[in-house]
Order: sequence, then C-alpha cells, then structure tokens
Amino acid sequence: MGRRLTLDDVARAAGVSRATAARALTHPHLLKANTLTAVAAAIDTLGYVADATARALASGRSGMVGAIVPTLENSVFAKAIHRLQTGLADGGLQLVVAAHEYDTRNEAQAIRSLLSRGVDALVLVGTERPLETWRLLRAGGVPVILTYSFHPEFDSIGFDNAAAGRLAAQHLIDFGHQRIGFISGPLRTNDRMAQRIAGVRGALQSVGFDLPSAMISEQEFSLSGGKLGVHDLMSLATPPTAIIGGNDLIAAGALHELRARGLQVPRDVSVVGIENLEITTFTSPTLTSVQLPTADIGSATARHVLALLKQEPVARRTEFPVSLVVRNSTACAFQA
Amino acid sequence: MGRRLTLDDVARAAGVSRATAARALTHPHLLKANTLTAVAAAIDTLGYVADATARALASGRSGMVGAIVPTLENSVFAKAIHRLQTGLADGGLQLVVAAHEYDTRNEAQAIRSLLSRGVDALVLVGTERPLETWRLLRAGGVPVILTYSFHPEFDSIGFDNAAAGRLAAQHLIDFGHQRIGFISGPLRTNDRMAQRIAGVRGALQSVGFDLPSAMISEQEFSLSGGKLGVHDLMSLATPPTAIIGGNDLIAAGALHELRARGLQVPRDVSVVGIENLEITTFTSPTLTSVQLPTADIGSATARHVLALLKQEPVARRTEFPVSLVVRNSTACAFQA
DNA sequence: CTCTCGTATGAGAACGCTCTCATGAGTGCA
DNA sequence: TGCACTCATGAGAGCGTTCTCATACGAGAG
Repeated sequence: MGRRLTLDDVARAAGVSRATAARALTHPHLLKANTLTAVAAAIDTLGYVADATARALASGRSGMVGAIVPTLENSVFAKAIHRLQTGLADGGLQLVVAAHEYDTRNEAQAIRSLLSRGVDALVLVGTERPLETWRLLRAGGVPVILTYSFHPEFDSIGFDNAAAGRLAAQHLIDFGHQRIGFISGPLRTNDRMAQRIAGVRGALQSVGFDLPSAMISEQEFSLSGGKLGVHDLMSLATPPTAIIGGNDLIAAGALHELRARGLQVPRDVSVVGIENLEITTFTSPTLTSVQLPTADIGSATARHVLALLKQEPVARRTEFPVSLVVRNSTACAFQA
Repeated sequence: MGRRLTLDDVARAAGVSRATAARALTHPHLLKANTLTAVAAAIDTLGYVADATARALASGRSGMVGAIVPTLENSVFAKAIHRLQTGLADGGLQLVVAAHEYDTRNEAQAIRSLLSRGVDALVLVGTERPLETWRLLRAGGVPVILTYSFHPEFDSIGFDNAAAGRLAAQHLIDFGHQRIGFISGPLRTNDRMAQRIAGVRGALQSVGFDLPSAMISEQEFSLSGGKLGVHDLMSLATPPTAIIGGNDLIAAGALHELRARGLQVPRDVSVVGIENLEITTFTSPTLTSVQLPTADIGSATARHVLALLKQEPVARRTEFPVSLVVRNSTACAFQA
C-alpha cells in the first residue's frame, strides 16, 4: 500500500507548500479562496487524513478528553458517559475512558496514564481521593472537571446528593415515619453515597429522630443488594417502617424482597428509590424515587469541556436540581 | 512550573545519552545493569513520565485501542466495554470509545477519527455496515476485531445469535406453542437482532410453523419497549401464545404489561427473555431467559487484542456458547 | 599479538505535523 | 512614483520520542 499519505503529498498535489496545506486544515480563513479549494481538492482526491498523533505532538493539544468513572456497569455512569462521548464527538473530541472500580489506586494510575497521553481535559467522579492524587491533578497542567460532587478548587458539575437523601427522607417523615432504614451502595471511595446518607440523617435529626448506623446496610448496587439489605434491616429488633434505597436498583430489589416476605408495600413498609430509572414504573407497587440528572451531567460536562478548550467563559460550578417523584411505594406509617 | 520534563533531562541527570535513557524505558535488557539503575534512579528523582504522544509518533504504536459500539446505555455493551477497558488497562493499553447510536454514518465517522488517531486496534460490533466502511477498515492498516457477530474476513468474538433465538423458540415449541411473537429491539443496522429473529423463525419452520412479520414488533430496548410490543402483538386477531423478548428488558416489560392486561404468565402467555440479566429473577413470575456471554466477550476481546499486539498466535474466531435458563415464565400452551 | 566478533553506548535522522518568522505581492495614500 | 502596510504564502525549526547506524571497547581465536 506504499507509505502513509502526508501533508507533503497534499501540498505537492495542490502545488503549494506544506505550510499552506497545513493552514487549509487548521486556519482556512488565512488562505485565498482558490488556494483553499485547490488544497481541498487535493485532499479529496488523495483521500488524505491528518495524523492526529503528529498533530498532537506539534500543537500540544491532543483532541482527547479522559474520563475516569468508578464503573461503566452502573447505569448512572454509563448514561452520563454516553452523553459525554456523543457531546464531545460533536465538538471533534475523542473520549478516552477508564473505570477504577472504586479503587483510588486504580484511579491514580489511570490519571497518570491519561496525563501522559496528553488529554486536553480530565473528567473525574466525586471528590474522595488521596492528597497525592490531588497533587497529581494540580500538577497535571490540564483542566479537571469533577462530576457528581462539588469541590471549591475544581470545576464541578453535579447535583446535591445530600438533597437527594433529604428529599427522600422528608417525604417519609411527612408520612409519619420515624424509623427509616437506608440500603446504601458501596461506601468505599464514594462520597456521593455518604452525602445521601448525611441528607437522610439531617432530615431525621431536624425533627428529633436519628439514623443510627444499624439502620444503614451497605450493599452492592443491584437488585440483590436491595434484597440483602432488607434481610439486614428487617432482622433488627425494631425494624424500619420505611426504607430508602441508595439507588433504584437497590430499592426495587428491596421492594421485591419485602413482598416475598409477605410484607405489603406501602402498607407495612414504605420504599423510596434514588435515580428515577424506568424500572420505577414497572415495579409493583410503582416506586417513589428521587429524580437524578444523570444524562444532564453527561451533556453539560461535554459542553463545559468544549467551552473550556475554546477559551469561552464557563460557570465553574453547575448544579442540577433533584426532585421527588411520588408513586405508590410510600404511604403513612401505621404506628404500633 | 517550567517546561515539561523530557528524556534529555533524564539522560543528563543520569550522565548518559538520550538514546540510552530511551533504551532503559523500552529495551532495558540491552543495558548494563548499573547504567539501567542509574537511569531508573534519575527517572525516579525527577518524576519523569514519558510523553505518550511523542512515543506514538516515533514508534508508530499509540498504545490505544478504539471501540465503537451502538450505545453505552445498553447493558449488553456497557458490560462488555467495562471488561474490555479493564482488560486492556492491565496490558497498558488505553481504550477510546465511541457510540454510533445505530447509525452507520456515525460509525464511519468514528472509525475515521480513531484511525487518524492511530489506534493500534479497532473493536467493532456486528457486521452490518456499508461497503465503503468495510473498505475503510481494510485500508486502515490496523487489526479489526468484530464482536457479537462473525465475519469470515476479520477476527471475530461473539456467540451464535441465531442459536439464542432458536433456543428460546425451541423451548416454547417443546411446550406446544405454535404462535410465537417476537418483540425485537431496533432492527436498523442490527444484524444481531436479525439473527435472533432468524433463529426463532428457523426453529418454527423446522416443525412446520412460521414467524410471520406481523408477529414481530420492533421496539426500543427497554421495559417500555416490551410494554408497547405486547400492545402490538396482543391486538392481533390471533395473538401469540408465547412471546420472546429481544432482550431481558423487553421481556420484563412484556411480562409486566401482560399482567396489567389481566393475562396470567405463563398460564395464558409464556415469555422468554434474552441476556439473562439479574432482573430475570426479580420479575413475577421469574423470567426464562437465554444466557448471553456478555462479560466474556469483553474480557476475551481484551485478551485477543493484547495477544495480537504482542504478535502471539490467536484464534481468529472465538465463539461462546449460549444456554437457556428456564424459570417460571414459560409453560405448556393451552390450545383453544 | 593481531583479527574478528559481540556487546554497550552515542549520534542523529526520522515520525508528520504546527507555528513563528521571513518574504513577496498587492493596495492605498501622499 | 515611492513608502508604509496588509495579506497570502513559503521556509524551516521545533515537538519528544524511537530506531538505525556508527563507534568504542573487550574478549576469544588463530
């Protein structure tokens, strides 16, 4: 196949210098109309495609954005990453992804790897990471965008996780519930979940109740996680009258397990989810849930990165609202 | 912060030439033990990190692998991509992802973009794409790995989609069902779904029945898709006595909608899903489903790419088995 | 004691682009 | 007609590696 086509080939074919051919690609407005078309024609007939690597080396911009998430298997991240990718692609940027699986060492490793690759921006999830990693980020010389949590020092795009917890709890409190259980996802390196718990606890405490640690069951983000969580919580001497799931999958699993145990939802136990996935309308009863702006985070992050790289002004902080969607899994507590 | 640290800095600090410093990184066995340690020490104290871009330009290998999937929002791809990414990372490779959203033009665009980026390998889904795109792939000069489908010309890793359909259908046929409906996912640019349908049709035809096109409802890959599909199929003059969902989400949605319509599953209608997600054990009744090797495909693809780049011999074709997991959503057909 | 070979290192040319600076051709004004 | 100025293009030096080729140094063979 001969060697790769280079800009020199294009230049020769178009009868111009390499510099001019290059300009046709990167600064077309600097060229006279007919030289531009000549170069364009040459590019077309030859089928030339610029080498992004060489371009990156010479320009110092790679056209790539790195994103490191806990896992792609969780829909909350899969959806956001999907939107992020398509949004970036529209702006001509490529997305490089990595999953750290809730391990800060993997994350640090991935950050190093992406930085050495020269990504133009780095998208991370959450704010919980060792000092050394923060140092790495500051020294990276690359814009860092934090998602799903907020940080005073870095650009952040997310929502108020505590409010999500508070909203769920307040709804239950309004129904007269005092003993609320929380089935959380993995808590290791997961400030989002910690904040949701804090929100629930705050709501309870503000009306004189509490969320003791026995009322918190740490599980996987899955239907089975919800099931196991119910097993935990309902085995307590004084089991909760309402349960909040760390996400909808957990809540749906909890719903299922409660019914399997012969308990009626919401008559015996109320259940609230967080995320407001499609599944909330397919459970029985349908699941009250806190709507999370998952897709918004992805597209807003894409827009943010694009603006940043175009040197356009951007808000350092974007916070999307959360809201409660009431369905049939919640009702008044019947006091014993 | 001063300028970026380069190999020359390392060489100077270690008192060797740049070539030697470079060798310490890429061909350490060529160096005398003490020069190697000297360079290693210099790298360590300076905190040098090689510039992957420059390395890519000079070596012709980028250390990046491109993957283009229809969407990351479908768990079948999210899971495989997750495994692919972690597998590649273990081998020091970075994953660049793109989603084409079932549009071949987006896919071609993404392929071009990734090729220009110099990815060392390209992972694609399915075999349905315009001739021009195939030409692009052949001319790309980069190993291409096809997943979820097989192709005689390119390395392929997947499973037999027709068998998945056949397995589901045969199970229903064994239960005496003759009129089987299929609620498929999007059919555009989706040979996997077409093959599953072909498998169902083949099984039916081999026992003298058929799968008329009226018995196929094309929907989104979602719970609602299943719901709408049931709406379609059960409105027929002679509705099916069994329904196969293009994936588990569709099947679960169908299950839900059938019950909402007062039909009992499996007494009145049997339902089979494909993928065997966790949700199959949380529906009521639990959902019979065809187990797909989703995660296997991701990790096998990672291994395949790694072997390919190390010039190790690899099987051109890897096919994982599919199997039927029988649960409570299927039973004998009651003939009218 | 020379000749040859192998091993460890150095020198410097790529890799394919971008970008600064220099140059030449027009343009408008005095 | 000449001068300053702008606009379009060319020349060539990087960007930070890798890799080929050349070289220096020992060691073993004749």
